[in-house]
Amino acid sequence: MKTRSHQQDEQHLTEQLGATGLRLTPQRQQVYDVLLLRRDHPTAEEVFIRAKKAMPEISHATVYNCLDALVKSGLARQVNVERGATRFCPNMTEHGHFHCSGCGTIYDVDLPHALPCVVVPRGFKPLRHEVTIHGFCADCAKKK
Amino acid sequence: MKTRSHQQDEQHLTEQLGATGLRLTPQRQQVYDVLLLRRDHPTAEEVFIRAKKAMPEISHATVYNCLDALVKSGLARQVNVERGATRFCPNMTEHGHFHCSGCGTIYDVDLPHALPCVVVPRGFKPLRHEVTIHGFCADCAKKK
DNA sequence: GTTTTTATTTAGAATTATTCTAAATCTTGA
DNA sequence: TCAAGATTTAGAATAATTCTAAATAAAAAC
Repeated sequence: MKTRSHQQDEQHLTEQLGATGLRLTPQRQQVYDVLLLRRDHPTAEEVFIRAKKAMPEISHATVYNCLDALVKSGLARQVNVERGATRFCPNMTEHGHFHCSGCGTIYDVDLPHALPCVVVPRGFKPLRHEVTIHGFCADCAKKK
Repeated sequence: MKTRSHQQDEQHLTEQLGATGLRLTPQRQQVYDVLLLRRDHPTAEEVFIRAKKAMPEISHATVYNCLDALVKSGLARQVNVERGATRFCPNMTEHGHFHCSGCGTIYDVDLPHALPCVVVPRGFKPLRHEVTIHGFCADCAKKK
């Protein structure tokens, strides 16, 4: 495991955010620290509560903004496909979903021989899986 | 594409629900019909609106209940990992998530050589992907 | 075939999650 | 220093989901 000095860390953050046209701010730093400190996939609300301890004036909206910024610049992942309402699909055959970051549409896609060998920890009982590709659909890719 | 007669359809529904200890009701039938009719990954709210046209007295809570029933019995998939709050993860290395249906915890899991060849439609631009395995963690598997 | 039990549905309230708004603050660069 | 733009804040607004208690329907037991 490669570790980074605090300074390298900060530079990494600045670069990644910068590449997306965003700034490194104390709040974004703080939210990122929260994610790194306990890697337990917290919700935005949990992040808010933890960040508040070190930075009591931080607001709800800022945490959402910071999480967005981190996700957009590739510093964190959103475990759900998208925020907001959950979507449903009656197609139970082996297939994945393509989520267009432009228009939000979800398309079914083929998964020829995916997931041949996922290793789950001892004693875990996997039942089913879900694969989502994020990117841009043809229309949205053209528009950019 | 295999098609089913209405009767076969109903029997299939009854069986799948029954195996999970649930009944086939007109509302569940209706919600399932909505999902089959337009396979556009609707939200629960959209399902509610569409179901209401054929069954005006159907309620919000029932649609959620029906969707849960369909998902639990393997007749539909929930495109998001879970309902409710979105979760975040700072681990940007290639890995997947294991979501325990018992306790709700999300674990990082290895993905040795997953997704070798996902075919996306012409013109689509894939950027990243997300793999989630659903099942029971060791603790929850033991308890059952 | 009633009665009892259990599951399901309903309307609407309550809660939770997310987004929006307008004002204040901070940064950057002319 | 000043102007422009980005970011943060508190709190309101909206959206998504869950809960509650009463009513209904179905299945099981008598």
